[in-house]
Amino acid sequence: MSRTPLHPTREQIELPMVLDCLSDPIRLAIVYQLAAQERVSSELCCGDFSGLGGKSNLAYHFAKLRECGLMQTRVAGTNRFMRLRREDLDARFPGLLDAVIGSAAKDAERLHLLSEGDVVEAD
Amino acid sequence: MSRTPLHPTREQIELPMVLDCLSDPIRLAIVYQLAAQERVSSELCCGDFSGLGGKSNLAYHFAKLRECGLMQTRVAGTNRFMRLRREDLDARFPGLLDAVIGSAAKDAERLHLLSEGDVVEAD
DNA sequence: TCAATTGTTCAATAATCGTTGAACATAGGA
DNA sequence: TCCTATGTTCAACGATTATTGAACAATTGA
Repeated sequence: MSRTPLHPTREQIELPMVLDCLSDPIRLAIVYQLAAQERVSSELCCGDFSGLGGKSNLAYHFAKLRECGLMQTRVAGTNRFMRLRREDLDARFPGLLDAVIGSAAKDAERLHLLSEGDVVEAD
Repeated sequence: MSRTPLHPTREQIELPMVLDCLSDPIRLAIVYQLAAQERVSSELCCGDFSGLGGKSNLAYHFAKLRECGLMQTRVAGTNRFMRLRREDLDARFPGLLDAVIGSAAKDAERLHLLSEGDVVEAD
């Protein structure tokens, strides 16, 4: 297991890869949940997303989200803490992340996204 | 050949399908070109995109863009005139289209998008 | 009427994608 | 030390995808 997963630099983040990543309902739900969490602690670990699928399937989607630059993973013990790369994304694609998250929020029910109260408590 | 291609209603437009559509470089280039054209005549026909690929491949991407609600096709003689469904998209997903097009513009060279001067003359 | 133009549809291909379960690696606690 | 918990990696699969060329349909103009 690699100790620190690889992440693209800010400049390496590509628009088509980001859009493709966000087009998957599970990955969109992950990003949405991370965005909702930003107001509390900004980080979540893999287990916090267990409502979205099985472990190996989530690991697959986490890898996609890392590779395209949407999120960053920090290893701490047996946990992986993940957060949105908001600064990098806002710098590369101003307004895009907020527009996607806002659009997802409008369709939260249709997209089966978590409701506002479901944020995980800060550690 | 169906006389008038099917389009989803405004409410039927789904965020994941829109993002997936925009994640393909050729389709992103088509949307970008349509957006650049909005200032001039708002409509383009299939032949205006011949720089982006072969006829049958473009027809495939046009169908995708129609099915997800990004653009509308109007049949006129042997031509199909296409335009962005900006009103519907802005109503469903405020700011999304502009954020994507703005992000694409920032990466125009990397994405091999047409330059500002390449708009087709109004008819 | 015949030929040319415009664009779609069809069939086939290779490549990629999402999902699953089993196996593995790592760290922490009894 | 052994057991457990947390995630990742691997191999397999079925499904979808983008691309190509050939065939087709509809309209226009000679």
